[in-house]
Formats: sequence, structure tokens, C-alpha cells
Amino acid sequence: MAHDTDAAEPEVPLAERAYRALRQAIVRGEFEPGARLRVEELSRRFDVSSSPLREALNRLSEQGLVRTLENRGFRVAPLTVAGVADLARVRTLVECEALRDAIAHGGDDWEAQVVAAAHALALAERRHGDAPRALDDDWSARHRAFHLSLYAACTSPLLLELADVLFDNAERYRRWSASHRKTLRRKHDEHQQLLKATLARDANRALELLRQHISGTERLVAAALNGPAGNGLP
Amino acid sequence: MAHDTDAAEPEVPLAERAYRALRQAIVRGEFEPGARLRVEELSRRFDVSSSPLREALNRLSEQGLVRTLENRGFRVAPLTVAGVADLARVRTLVECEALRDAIAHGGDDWEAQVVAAAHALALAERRHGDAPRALDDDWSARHRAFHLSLYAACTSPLLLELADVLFDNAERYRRWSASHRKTLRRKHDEHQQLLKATLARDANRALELLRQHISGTERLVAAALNGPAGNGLP
DNA sequence: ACTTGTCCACGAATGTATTTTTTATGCATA
DNA sequence: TATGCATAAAAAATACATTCGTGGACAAGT
Repeated sequence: MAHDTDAAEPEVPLAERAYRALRQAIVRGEFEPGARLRVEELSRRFDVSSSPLREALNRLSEQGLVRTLENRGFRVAPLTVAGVADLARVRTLVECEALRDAIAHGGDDWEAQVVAAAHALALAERRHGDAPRALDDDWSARHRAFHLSLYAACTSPLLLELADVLFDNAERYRRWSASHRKTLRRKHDEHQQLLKATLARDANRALELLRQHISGTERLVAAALNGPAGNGLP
Repeated sequence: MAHDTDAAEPEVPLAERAYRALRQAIVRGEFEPGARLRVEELSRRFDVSSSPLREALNRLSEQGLVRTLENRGFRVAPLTVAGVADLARVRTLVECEALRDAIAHGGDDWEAQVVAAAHALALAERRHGDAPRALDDDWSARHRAFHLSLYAACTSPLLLELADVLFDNAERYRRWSASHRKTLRRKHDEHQQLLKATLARDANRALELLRQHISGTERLVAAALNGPAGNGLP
């Protein structure tokens, strides 16, 4: 029996591993927004040859994290004011619908998972003091888990998949904003209120809170994007 | 200077060509719904080697047209009752929002394009008699162009991209349904009404018509899917 | 005799190394 | 300063090697 924690999980294909590693690197902001993604560099960096790497890049480009320029290689998708506005809009549309459905159909197990995720997030926040949370991988993972747990009971697989992809795109903006800004955001109360409304099955209130949550993030990011001119953005 | 109409448009990469050809083949139903997509076969069929082909397959799998099974190759995404319901639901959400926005923001040029697309579609329908339209490539192209022209003035690129991908997924169901059914659908009136309401900038009515249009298609497809048991579907 | 499990071989998917083609860059020349 | 050619770099595609599942034969046990 092969154990997973060993050298490099040989049962998961290299293309898949490259995909995950690259996606995480992009979401975490390890590359500059418009930066070129040279196949050979990445090839060395992830210790994988070109073919699986190109497969990963192609998948990411369908998700909006990477841009393909024909015969001119790949680039990290840029971060723009228009982009964050568009993203917030579509996220609101998709995630509100998913939340509405989850509230309507979720059972006890779903509620339990939501409470668990919220608690895990709260723990990370308390422990974390005043450092910018969005830059902490652990907090980010729990933040993501909390939001997605809210939708988990949604009956539409497509909607869930969309919410997933859109969340990753938004994560890039959150991290960029957190690292280019002085004032830090306090999302704890918003999350708690969202949790409370959801558990109370108060769909109207929960949806309104979610809308505000998303648009609040968007406003901050947009301000950071065209505020300190010359901070790396067009 | 290379001319485009010659042998094979050398300026568009093979991966891109493979992607387009394969997508069209899948949408047109040239493969059975759950059929295996062997790399070597496709490689010979499209006269391309494995690398660009795998890139195309990876992109298509992100779009929902192809399913990836780790270490077991690719398959055409299945056609299921749950799938068509889910798809119709998300299409309604996305396309209604896109249409609302287009009606709010579209200018004269947009209106002109919509009218043109509608007219082109009407011409194809009149000429086409009573044969099942969804099986005719020309009609399908015009049908697609008409629907997408309605959204073209939408200010959200993301929404437009989503509408595009979802429409292709729906096209698979339309074609399958059209080829496994006796009674044919008459969508002409629905399209005309939709056009009329849109040009009148009557958003409420247009959105309601679009909802009915999508759900009408869904009902027919769902009926065809579990109606004649043993017609190739689980 | 029939089932059940294991091992081997074949085919197909995955991955690497290499060649080909295209695009970008620098230098010389007008 | 602009233009054209030569060179270098990188992307795209191919050919080749490796690895991984699948199915069949054979052996052991029921």
C-alpha cells in the first residue's frame, strides 16, 4: 500500500499537480499581475516538462487566471478596476443564487458544516491579531472554506463550480489589495452576521448581507487599485 | 504574404484549431454522449499530434463539454436529465441578467445587429421547410448568433463569456433532442416576440419570454431524455 | 467444477527530449 | 533616425520513452 505523505504522491498526474501548484502560486500573488509565464521557467520551477505544464496553463486560461496570446505565450491575467467590478457583479449574481438555494434545501449536516467552518475561521482570526489576514494562507483557506460551505447545500453543481472559480479570481484581488494598503479590513462581524442570518434561514437578510459583503470588498479593492497611482497597475 | 483560404491558415496554432474542431464535433453530436475520446484516434482524425490535442481536451474539460478521468483518458460529457435541468437554471440566471443589461445599455448599433441577426435567422427558417432545424448547421449558427446578439451590448465581459459557454452546452442537448424525437419544435414565434420586446426595451416582458424560452426547451429535452427508454441514455 | 485471486501482457495515457516555426532583438547600413 | 537583415529566444509541435490501467490466463482454494 502506497502512503500519500511520502515523496510526491505518485498517483496524481504531473499535469494535475502542475495545475494546482500554478493556480495556488497565481492566487497567492507570487507572480506580478501581467507577468509573462514562460514555459521553460515554470518547467524548472515545478520540475515538470513542457507538456503537462501547457495543459495546466490551458486549463487556467479557461478559468480566467491566465491569459493566452497566440504564438506569444501565456501571461498572468491582469488586475484591473473594470475587472474587479465585473467580477463582483457576477459573484453577486451566482453566489446569491447559490446561497438562496442552500438555505432552502440544506439539512442538519449542512448547518453543522457551516458552523464548523465559521468557528474554524473565527479561531484563526482571534489568534491572528492585527496582521493583514488576507496574506495569511491559513486564514485564506478557512475564509474560502467558510464561504463555500455556505453554498455547499446548493442543488446545482454548475453553480457550485462557478462559485468556486469566481472565488479564486476574487482571492487574487483580495490579496493584492491587502498587500498594497495600510488600513486593514475587519470582516469578522460581517461573517458572523451572515452566519446568523443563514442559520435562521432568513434568506432575504442573508442575501442582502452577502451582497454588501461582496460589494464592500470590491469598493476597497477598486480604491486601492486606482488610489496610490503607480503601484504596479495600469 | 500568406493567404488565409489556402491549405490550413498557418497563423492560427494547431492547438487552437484542434480545440475548435473538437468542440464543434462534440456540440454537433458526432460522438456519443459518454464516448471515449482516445488521443491517438483524434490525433489521426484532425491530423495533429498529441500535445496540442491534449491542450484542447483540457480546455474543453474546463468548459464542461469533456470529462477527465485521471489516468483513464477523456470522455464526452454525458447528457442527463439532471444536467439539462441544472444547465437551464444557470442559463436563465446568466442570460436574463445579460439581457437586462443589454436592454439598459444597448445603442443603435446594437439594435441594428440584433435586427440583422433575427432576420438572418428568419430567412433560414423560411427556407428550411419542416426539417428539424436544430440539426442544420446553418440554422444552428444563426440561432446562436441571434441569441448572443441579444446580449452583445451587455457591459459585463464575464457574463458574455459565460453565456457563450453555456449556450454551447445547451446546443448539445438541443441537437440530441431534435434527433431523438418525432414532433418538431417551432421556435420562430418565440424568437420574434423576444425580438419585439427587446427592441421595445420592455425588459420585464423580454426577460419573461427568455425564461419561458429556456424552460420550454428544457422541458422538451428532459421529456425526450427519459421518455423513449433505452434510446442511448442511462 | 466453479469461484476467486494473482500475475503477466497489451494498449492507452502520461511525460520527456528534441525539432521546427514563429516572434523578438540587436546591429549594420542607408 | 529609420530600415532591413541576421541572430537569438521562446513557443509550438513532433517523436520517442515511460508509466499506468485493463483484461485474460493460470493457479489455488472452496
